[in-house]
Amino acid sequence: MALNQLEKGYEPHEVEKKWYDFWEENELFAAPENTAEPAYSIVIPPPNVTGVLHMGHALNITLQDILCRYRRLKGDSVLWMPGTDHAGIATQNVVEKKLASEGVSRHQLGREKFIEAVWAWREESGSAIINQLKRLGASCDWKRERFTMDSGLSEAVRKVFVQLYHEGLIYRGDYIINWCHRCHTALSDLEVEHEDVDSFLYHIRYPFPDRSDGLLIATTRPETLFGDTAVAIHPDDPRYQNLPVNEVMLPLTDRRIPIIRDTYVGMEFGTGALKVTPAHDPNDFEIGGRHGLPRLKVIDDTGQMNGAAGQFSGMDRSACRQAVVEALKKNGLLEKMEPYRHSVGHCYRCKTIVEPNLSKQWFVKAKPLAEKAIAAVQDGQTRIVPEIWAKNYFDWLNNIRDWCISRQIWWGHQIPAWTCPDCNHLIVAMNAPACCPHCAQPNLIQETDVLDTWFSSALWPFSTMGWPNDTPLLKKYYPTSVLVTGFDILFFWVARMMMMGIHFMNMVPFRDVYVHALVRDEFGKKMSKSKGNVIDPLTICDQYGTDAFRLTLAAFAAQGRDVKMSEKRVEGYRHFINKLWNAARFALMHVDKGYASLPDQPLSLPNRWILSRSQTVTRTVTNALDNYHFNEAASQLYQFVWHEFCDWHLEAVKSDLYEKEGEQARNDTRCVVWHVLKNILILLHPMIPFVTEEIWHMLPGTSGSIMRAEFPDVQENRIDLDAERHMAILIDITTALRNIRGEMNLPPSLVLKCQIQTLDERIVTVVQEYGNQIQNLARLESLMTCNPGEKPPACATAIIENAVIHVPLEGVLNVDQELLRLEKELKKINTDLDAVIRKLNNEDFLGKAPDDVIEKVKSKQFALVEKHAKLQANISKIQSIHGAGAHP
RNA sequence: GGGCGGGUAGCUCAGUUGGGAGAGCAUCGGCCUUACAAGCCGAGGGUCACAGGUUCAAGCCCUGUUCCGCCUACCA
Repeated sequence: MALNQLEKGYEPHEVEKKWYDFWEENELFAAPENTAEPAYSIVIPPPNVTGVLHMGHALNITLQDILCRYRRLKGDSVLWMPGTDHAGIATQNVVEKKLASEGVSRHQLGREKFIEAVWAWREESGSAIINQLKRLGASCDWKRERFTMDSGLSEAVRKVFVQLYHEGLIYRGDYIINWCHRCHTALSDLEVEHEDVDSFLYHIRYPFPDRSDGLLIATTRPETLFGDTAVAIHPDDPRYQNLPVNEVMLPLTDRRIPIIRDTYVGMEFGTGALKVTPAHDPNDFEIGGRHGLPRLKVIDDTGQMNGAAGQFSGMDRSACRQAVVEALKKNGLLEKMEPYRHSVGHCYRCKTIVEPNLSKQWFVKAKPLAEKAIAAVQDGQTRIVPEIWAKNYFDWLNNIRDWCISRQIWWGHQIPAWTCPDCNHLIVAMNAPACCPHCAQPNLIQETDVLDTWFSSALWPFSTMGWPNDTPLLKKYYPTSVLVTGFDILFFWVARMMMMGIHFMNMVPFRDVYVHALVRDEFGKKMSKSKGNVIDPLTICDQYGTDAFRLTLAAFAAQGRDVKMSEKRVEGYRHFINKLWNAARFALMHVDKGYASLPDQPLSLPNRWILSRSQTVTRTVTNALDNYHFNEAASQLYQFVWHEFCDWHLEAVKSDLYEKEGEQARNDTRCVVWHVLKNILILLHPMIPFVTEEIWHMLPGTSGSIMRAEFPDVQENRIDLDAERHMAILIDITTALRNIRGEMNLPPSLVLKCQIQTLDERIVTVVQEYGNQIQNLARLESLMTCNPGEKPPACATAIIENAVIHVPLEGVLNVDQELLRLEKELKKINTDLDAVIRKLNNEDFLGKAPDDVIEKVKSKQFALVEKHAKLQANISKIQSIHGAGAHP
């Protein structure tokens, strides 16, 4: 009956939709708040609302989903908190672009209307990525979905800002920051990507006031010379010990600037003389600070030269560089242009070259927060897995610099700070104050800047659970169990969550941080739109099914390695899904009911064996998932299902199922197949949820969703080493016979006879009791054992441990071929034997190696010697036949 | 400049306290054997980057070399 419902090949599409809807409708993802069961919680790394699902998300989500589904099966109360972040700059860019296509700029709209437009955009397209996550099977508690701009999360942001400000951990000041002219905002150090660029090192002469030679400086940025307020040399530089004057002329201007002495200057680099531009270079800013130099800005916030650049004002900074170089050449002040490769900062959002720029910004004083974040990992409150990433985490936090958190954009959390236009008093508070506490002036002006998106993301583990309110959710699920993320946001996000979590909750935000790899293309290159090597996860799901895709990701998620993705690999796992499907199909042809327990009576060898193996696999998979060894869980199950359950167990019990061994055997085997298949489905469910749910519902004796099933425990009493040894004999004999068939080119239609010479009781037992199965597996018409020495007629032979297998092939035997086969085998044995003998002849080995190792080698030697002798005997025998045949 | 990771079969990679070199894909040969041709059976293929060292024993530990990748850094 069930067979009619099961297609011959597995078709994932409708199945996936059906079960995802079913799970949602039945609220199987919902996190319970008031349960006694242990809590297990994960907060999702919030994807950016402008984002579309890419491979990185797919891997990240799949791993989290595996963990959550696994813990649910284990009986935990699981919270997987979903949501998105508002991605200030990116979202603003997207909406501005959209408006531009309608011929409107945000400035025309004004701030309020613009923000309305962003919200409207979010309503319409912001959930796209959420639906894509669902397509992957993500079992998040969607009813709890959060957004960093929600009112609750915004309140958390304000509270954190205000408290940090009053604790002196947030301050405002004029510093050099990274400025993106295109995004028109400051960026934090982390948001700047450095890239090597081919450029020139310009050697420019700064003459002395009397027009004599002057100093030669070297720079990569001649256009900033208008902002120079000094030239610096090293105080010990012998070349400059006897300068006639202490000033030089700034080229292309009539300004004089001082020569200062500072040990920062490298005597070996360039000419040993450095132009100092405090308003456009972080180092020069510091030098300027030490020497009290003026800070002269020459590039405005749009990237154009300002009035201070004289004749060049109004020019774009890059055009100005060309123009300045030309002008210097004309004036004979450009001494040399040396090709030079150096690293230049680019905006991580739009790739524009960032400008170090003097600006008034808000900063988080990071050091005190970082110290606690370091300690928490050092003393094990939070564990970073794999451990290798802890070092990166420490390095960054140990050298942390203050975090520039203000952004000159409109979309984001507006900084809760107000200034009084009358007395200039600054007020930082949760809500807008009615009037100035200093002078009572009522019309206060709010800071127009918004906060870095990562500032709100840093609160994610507790703000999503309702903080600053004391909610049941926080009680039950904070700290979270694990954070799963890529190493690319270890600093951006993980370290900052650690700092904020510890500071505001007095508890680390997560017990474990599992850092996974980056997904690259099949050649190991980072996927990017510009390279055109992106593989769209949704296309893969459509083409191969989500389960196959998830299993591929899990199987390649080995710790500490990049995942190189290619469709070919997914294809292989699709075959596995289909294999599982067909194994289930076969099982369902025979199993017509569920079973509460396994039979009491002794079971047959294949049944005892598969139950034993199934325990070991359960243990391995459990350990693997407990330790984030996803690839091991995946490959173990792949191996077990395909190459043990399907290849050997199901094949070996076919005669049972077709009732060739009696009703009892059939019933026992049905029961075992049911149990093993059920366990396989549950073990696989975290990785391949859809197909396992589908089969689960077709399996008699199950009810409800597989999500509500119980993860199997290891039943020690089912581990049966005796059965494993005996089954190994059965497999060895079968394989040896198949090998003969294959190597001798004997067609499957030719049924063989077989005689096994042995004195080994175990082999005799296996052959006597399970001869039928071996006959089926190896296509034999007869199988018997006999004592060594009995000479069968012309036959092919194979040696296994403690036995010689004979296949009489009178009239069929190709003597040359058989001889070749045996000699190949002998060669292999000789190689192994040589190595073993060398070891055993080594006195040091015998004296120093542990006994069990020596024993192992000795028994190996024994087996090899025996095999060798038997092979040799067979070869002589064949040769004699050969001789008899060829030379009568 | 500093740091980290990697180099194992044709390809992609496993290999967890040092003791029999593995998987998937690809290749070759044979099969429509009543679950599965998205399959079954069999086979071939590796100086574990190179050179030293420690050890009875090294893919694994140590040193050096080399190639590739990534992260990070203010030397103009």
